[in-house]
Amino acid sequence: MSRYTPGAVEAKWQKAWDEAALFRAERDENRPKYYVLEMFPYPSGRIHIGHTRNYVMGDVIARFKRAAGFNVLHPMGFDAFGMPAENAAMQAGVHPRDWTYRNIATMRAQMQPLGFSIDWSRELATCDDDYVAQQQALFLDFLEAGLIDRKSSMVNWDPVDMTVLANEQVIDGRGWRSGAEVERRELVQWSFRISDYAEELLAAIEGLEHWPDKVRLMQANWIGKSRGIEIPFALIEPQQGMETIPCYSTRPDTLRGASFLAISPDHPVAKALEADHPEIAAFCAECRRAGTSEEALETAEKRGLDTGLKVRHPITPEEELPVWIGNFVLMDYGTGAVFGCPAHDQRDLDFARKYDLPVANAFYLLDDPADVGTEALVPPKTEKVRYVDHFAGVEEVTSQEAIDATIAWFEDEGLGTGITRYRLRDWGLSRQRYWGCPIPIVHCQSCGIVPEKKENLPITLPLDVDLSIPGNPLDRHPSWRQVPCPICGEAATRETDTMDTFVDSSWYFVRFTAPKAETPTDLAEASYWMNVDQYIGGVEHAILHLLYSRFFVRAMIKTGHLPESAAEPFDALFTQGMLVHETYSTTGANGLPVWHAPEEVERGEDGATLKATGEPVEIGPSVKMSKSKKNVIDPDDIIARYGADTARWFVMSDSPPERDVEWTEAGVEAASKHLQRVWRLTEEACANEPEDTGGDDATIARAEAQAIADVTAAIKGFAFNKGIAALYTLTNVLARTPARAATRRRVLATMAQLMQPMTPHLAEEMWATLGHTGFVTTAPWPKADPALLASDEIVLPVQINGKRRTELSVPASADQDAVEAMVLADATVQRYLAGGTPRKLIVVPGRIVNVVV
RNA sequence: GCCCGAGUGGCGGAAUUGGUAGACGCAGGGGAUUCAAAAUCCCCCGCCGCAAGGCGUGCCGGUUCGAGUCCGGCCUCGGGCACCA
Repeated sequence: MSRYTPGAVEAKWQKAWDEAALFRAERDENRPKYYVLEMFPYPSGRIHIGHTRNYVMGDVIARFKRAAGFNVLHPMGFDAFGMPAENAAMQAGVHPRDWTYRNIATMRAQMQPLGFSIDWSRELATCDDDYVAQQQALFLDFLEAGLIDRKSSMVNWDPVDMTVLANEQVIDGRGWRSGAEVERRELVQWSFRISDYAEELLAAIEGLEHWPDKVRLMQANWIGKSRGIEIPFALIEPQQGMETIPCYSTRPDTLRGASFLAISPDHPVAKALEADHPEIAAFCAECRRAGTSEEALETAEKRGLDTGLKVRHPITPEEELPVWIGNFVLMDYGTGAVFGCPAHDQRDLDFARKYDLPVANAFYLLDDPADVGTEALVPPKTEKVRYVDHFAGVEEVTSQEAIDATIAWFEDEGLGTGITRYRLRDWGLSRQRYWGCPIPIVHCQSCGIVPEKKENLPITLPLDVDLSIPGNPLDRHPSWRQVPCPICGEAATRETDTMDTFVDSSWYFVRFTAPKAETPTDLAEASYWMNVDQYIGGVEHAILHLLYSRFFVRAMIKTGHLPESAAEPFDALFTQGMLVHETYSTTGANGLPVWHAPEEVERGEDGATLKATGEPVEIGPSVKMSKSKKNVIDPDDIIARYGADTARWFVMSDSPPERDVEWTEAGVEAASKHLQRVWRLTEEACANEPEDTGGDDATIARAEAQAIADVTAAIKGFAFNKGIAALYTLTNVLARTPARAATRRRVLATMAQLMQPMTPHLAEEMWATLGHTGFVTTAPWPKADPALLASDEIVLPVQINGKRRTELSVPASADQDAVEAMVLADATVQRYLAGGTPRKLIVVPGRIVNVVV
């Protein structure tokens, strides 16, 4: 009997799968397709074991669906443009292109020993010339279709990365990658008109039934639909030809209490006043400087300055309201002007108190209008309250009803317009970076902004660039910019901005359906393979990547690159948890922690020391594996020591996949031992050929049927931990129950099939050893015999007054009366009844009995 | 501040959605095998109690024959959003 040696076995089967091209996906209209995809990685260097959990999940699904008869597409690629390549170039003097392709080679080499059932023939990197060409073609088509704008706008400027960021990429006032405080700048840049699709993107969320509610909610909140009204407030002295200041409000029911107007420092009226009023100019400049910085957000101090202007209240024109500039008013939401209603809005009240502005009387809730103190009376949403309004007298209504009535009234009177607004902004795509997809545009003195000709694509990046100084090297390249105008042929210059890397990842899943096509998509292939049936990735992409992709497929439909049926790219989404590991640190000379990798540390029961010096080590909390904290486990080491199947088995066991899982040496050991045990059982069953001693075949057959049912349900339900538990149970039954060798071999073959998605190499080896030909990978998924799942005898727990006191074995066929009779005859029940009769006897068939005494 | 989640043994987690709480695994304890060890196999393992029994799913209350699961009110942790008018 031999110990199972994963190294040799795994290599053997990988070679065999490869030679049989098992994972090559070909369009076949006669077979149902299944497209499973994990979010592709950024080639940052090496993969760690945390990444692999993601791919193992996808692979389990892919292998299960393949066995279930689907034509499976399971591709892999690399999200290859981006900042780290430029940083590496700056620090190590490597060219971003070389650095990226080298990392891709490393990571591909790390993934291959894991036995993923990936169609590597479809591999792509977003920095490939071909991908760049197709993406630029898409850009030109989107531009022609009016899906892209070039406009001057206030942008989020990352002073460290020296580039523009989309709103989605600013987190807590800081750049999502650099962590630097974001400044606001006005720049001309290209943007996708994603806001045109706000309503559609919002409405379609409802149909995403197989997405996590959490992600759907986050997207809905991000799109941020609100219904309100735009009301012009007449200026008593018109400014710069402006006779009114329009205000947007979602709470027009509070308009009656308006007592001032606040405008943004960026509002045209404010800007006009800056010229003649130095104090206004100074105030506005200060507000702009604070921008979206963290300090401004945290202190949240409402500051303002009186402009001296006045407007008329739209309902009571004899009332004059002062116009203030407020640092809390955003120019890019609504109209950049709001009316302040201190009586019914806390922020407005705080502002009014601070600057001694009038506070109009409350108009509802109070029998007599009265002065408001320091607490604003915020109208409750759902409850009906007394409203005293200007058009219908006193009414008991909810605030929503009051809002709707007010909007209707204003529209009837011609005093305002009901408006639906969205928080979602257009997606600015220009980045002042080198390592990205060039925007295929030429700037010509006489023809203006000219799209490149498609036959000139791809516009590739120059390789001779200097990245040692900050800024965009394309701007200072001696010759790259110089091109003839595509229209007039005169000397012109290229656009030097490149595209946001989120553009690259917004359609790669489509490109996988026809990675070699000479156009961005092949409609026949896309129609067959799209949509992605199961998408798997981190919840950190809940907004950015997933929202952009949803927009992108719509734009691709509009430009004829996708069929109408592909309007939602991802039918089902699963957001997986992270692999975490505890952190080890000692204190360095400068007082800062020095991190140590797990392999440098000797971990005892309640402490840890450095292997090299014996120095005690501080054990930190388990966090996501990261290079900076050195708490990473390299899959290469694990594969070398235990084999790929052990790693795959471990990352799928114990924790539900949506939750984080702790990497522990003990857990890996346990996984390895289990796989060895299964192998041992296989060899024993094959060795016991001649004698046929008999045994409890029925018990084993029932356990087999149960395992088929449980594992199938678990994989379908993304509960891999439960599927693995079911396989442990089957193994235990098999190991402890005597049975004929033939039976054992049959059950072990079933077990190989059930284990195949998780541990494909061991499964193949078992399958072959048990005498089967062909691959277990392609063997049809087993079906449980329903007759074996139902047993003749049922064990029924018996409760007395809701507490379990005994149990009763009853025939499955026993009817209600028979069960009741057996219960009453039971000794334990009789003891509790003490000769009396039960007050109530509840029999839930097949479940439980409760006797109420 | 607003909007979502989640709290179950020493640990990771099960519990067919209102029906035997703790499956399965880890850790721990005991035993077998062995000259010894490794490996393997068997048994025990929520808490209190010698036992009978009692108590147990973050806390308080409710509905129900029956609540980890449903309802009301809290507490703690995690995530998302936020001068959004």
